[in-house]
Amino acid sequence: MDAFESRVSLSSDRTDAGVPDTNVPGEEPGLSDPIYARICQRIRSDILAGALAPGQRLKISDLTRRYGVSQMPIREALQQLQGEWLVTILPNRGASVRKVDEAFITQMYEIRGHLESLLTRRCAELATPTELQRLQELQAKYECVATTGNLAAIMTANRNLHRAIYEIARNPVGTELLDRHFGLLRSLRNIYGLGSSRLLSVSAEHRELMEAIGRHDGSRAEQISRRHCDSARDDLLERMRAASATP
Amino acid sequence: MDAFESRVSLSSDRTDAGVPDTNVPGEEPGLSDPIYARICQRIRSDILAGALAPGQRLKISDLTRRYGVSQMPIREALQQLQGEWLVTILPNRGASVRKVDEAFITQMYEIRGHLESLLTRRCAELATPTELQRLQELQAKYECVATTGNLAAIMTANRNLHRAIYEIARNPVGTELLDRHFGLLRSLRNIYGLGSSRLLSVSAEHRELMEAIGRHDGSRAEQISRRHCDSARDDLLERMRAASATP
DNA sequence: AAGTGGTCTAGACCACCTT
DNA sequence: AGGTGGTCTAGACCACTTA
Repeated sequence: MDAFESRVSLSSDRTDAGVPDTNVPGEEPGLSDPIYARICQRIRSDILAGALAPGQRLKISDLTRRYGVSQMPIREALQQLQGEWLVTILPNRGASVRKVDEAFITQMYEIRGHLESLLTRRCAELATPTELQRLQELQAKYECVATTGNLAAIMTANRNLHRAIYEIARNPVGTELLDRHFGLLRSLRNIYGLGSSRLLSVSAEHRELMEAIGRHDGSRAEQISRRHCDSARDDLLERMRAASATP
Repeated sequence: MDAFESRVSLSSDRTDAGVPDTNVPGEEPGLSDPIYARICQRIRSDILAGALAPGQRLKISDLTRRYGVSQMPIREALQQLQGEWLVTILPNRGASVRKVDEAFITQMYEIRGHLESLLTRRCAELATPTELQRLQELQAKYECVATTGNLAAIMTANRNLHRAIYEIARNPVGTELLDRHFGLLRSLRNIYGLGSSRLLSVSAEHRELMEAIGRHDGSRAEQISRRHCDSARDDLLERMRAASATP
C-alpha cells in the first residue's frame, strides 16, 4: 500500500532495467522513455530558458517541425505541461505559454510562501545531524557559486538547497506540489535575472535559515522562509517593472 | 431541485491571464467541447463515485470499450487526470487510479489545511456585506440539508460553501490548486461516508467560522479552518481503519 | 467560402512481461 | 518466442476564424 516510490537512485546507465524515472520537472530525460516525455522535457526547458516566451502561441504544426515528431506526442506533452501550469490549453483553440501578470505572480508567491514555509518548519523539526550537515554543504556550495556571478549555476545551487530542505520535511505531497507548479517562477527568474543586491541578501537569509534549522527552531525557520519568499517576490516584480519600463 | 445557479463568472476569454476555467473538476461538461474533455469528466466522476477503485489498473482498451471512443481521447483524459492526482501514469506501463495510504492522506490534509486556512483568512479580511450574506445563505442551506442524511446533497452543500469562501479570498491560483488536487479526498469521503457524530460538529464548526468571518477576524478564521481540516482528516482515517478492520 | 489549425480514428510499431 | 498493451504515424474530420 504505497503510493510513492522514492526515486532518488539515478540508475547507472548500463544494464539498468530499473523503473524508468517518471517525468519529474527536475530530472534528466531517461534514454528510453517515450517520445512525449522527452518532448515534454524539451518544451519545458525551452519555456524555462525563455526561448518560448510567456503568452506565445504554441501551434502544434510548428512544434512538430521544431521537434521532428508528429502531432500526438506533442499534444501529450502539452497536456503534461498544462498540469504544471507552464501552458494553458483552450479546447479547440490550442495551447500557449502561460501569460503572467502582476496579480498572478503575487498569488503564486503567496501560495508558494505558505507551502514552502510549512515544509521548512517541518524540516527544522525533523532534520537529523547527517541531514543538517548535508544542508551546510549545499549552503556552502551556494555561497561559493554566488561569487562567480554565473546565473544558471547560482539558480541550480539555490534549487538544490531548497529541494534538500523539502526532502527533509518528509512530505512528498507538498514537495511534488512545489516541484510541479512553481517552475514558472523559476522561468521568470531566468528571463529577468536577479537583482545584484538580492544576491547578497539571499546568502544572508540562507545563513539565518540554516541557523534556525540547526537549532530545530521550527517557527523561526518558518518565519524566515516566509520573508525569504516575500523578498524574492518583491525583487522579481521590481525587475519586471523595470524591464517593461525600458524595453 | 437543487440550487445549481452556475454562478461561476464565465470569464470573458479575452487574453485572460488568470486561471483557465475550462474543464475544472466541478463544472458541467459543455455540450460542444472535445471528446477528451467529456471523457475526462466521466472518468473523474467514476473515480470520485468509487466505481473505479483506488489502485485499480486503467487499461486503455477497457476504457475504449467502456466509453465507446478510441484510444487517443482516453489517453488525453488520463493525462489531465494525472494533473489532478487522481491517476498515476508510468511510461510504457499504463495508468491506474491513485493508490492511497495513511501517510499520503495525512500529507494531503496537511497541505490542504494550510492552503484552505490561508484562503479562509483572506476571505475574512476581504468579504463584503453582500458576500457575507451569501455565505450565510449557503451555510443555512448546509444546515438544512444536513438533517436529511442524504450524503451526496450534504457534500454538495458543503462544497458550495467552501468554494464560496475560496472565491471571496480572491486568489484564483490557490482556488485552482485546491480544486484540482483535492478531489481525491472528496472521492474517499464518497466511498467511506461521514461519521454521524461528525455531521453535527461540522455544523458547529461552520457556525463558528461564519461568526469569525463576519467579524473580519482573519486569524481566528484561519485557526478554525485549520482545526476543521484536522478533524475532517481524523474522521476519515478513523472510518477507513474501521472499514479495513471489518471488510 | 475558404483557410487555419485542433481533434479523432485506425492500424502499425514497439516496450515489457510471460512461457 | 509469443502476448499484452502502451505509443506513434498519417490522414480524415471538424470547430473556429477570416474575407
